[in-house]
Amino acid sequence: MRKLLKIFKGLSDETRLKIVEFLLDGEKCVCEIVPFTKRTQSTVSVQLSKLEYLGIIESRREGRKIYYKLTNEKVREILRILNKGTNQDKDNQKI
Amino acid sequence: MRKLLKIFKGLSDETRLKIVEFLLDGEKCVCEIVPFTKRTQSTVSVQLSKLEYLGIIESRREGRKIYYKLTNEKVREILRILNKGTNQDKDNQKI
DNA sequence: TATATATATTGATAAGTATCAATATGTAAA
DNA sequence: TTTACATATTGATACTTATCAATATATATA
Repeated sequence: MRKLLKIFKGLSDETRLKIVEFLLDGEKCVCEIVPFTKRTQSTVSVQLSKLEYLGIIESRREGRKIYYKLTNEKVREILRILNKGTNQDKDNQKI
Repeated sequence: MRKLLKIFKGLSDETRLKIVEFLLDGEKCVCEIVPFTKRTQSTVSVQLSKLEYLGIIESRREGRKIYYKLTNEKVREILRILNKGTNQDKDNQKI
């Protein structure tokens, strides 16, 4: 599958998109991601695997925790663009 | 469904992505899109409907032909970014 | 009006996928 | 070495979706 399609498939599911948006804030462990997404631990684990396979995030073990971070800069850029002109971007509010 | 997800779902299928990329070039009728995608006419028609429903393209009838065009500027911008640093972007080749 | 052309709709089928509960694995602490 | 914790894997189920062939609809032309 080509890169473009990998990125769009990665972001085309509610759970995965939520995870990626959470990771915009920085590296997080699974134990933080699970409650944020309001899905079961196994569901989150499966979706994290897919995101990693699709080249969007990477993982790192530290003790018994595993941390994931967003490593795809194109994805970061895309999300920044798409959030322009939205209330989600608080820097864009009228003064 | 929120806008972000609509865009990613729209672009997360090979056929639809191909259609959208073809429309970057300008307005096209279905009879041009079908052979380009190498899918049946009914498949293309279904996918065009989805793209329209998702707010990515718009249609216009002229006689018995129907023309579709890309109307979502965010989508155009995203594709431009993602094609940077790729051979698909011929302006980016080394001299 | 009859026919040809362009596109949409429908129904069937196969393939893919998101989710969960249960279980397994790996790591640290007692 | 036993126990607790963090995460991954698996199997089942339900849901979604991509595709095609066949058919319907709309428009233009003979």
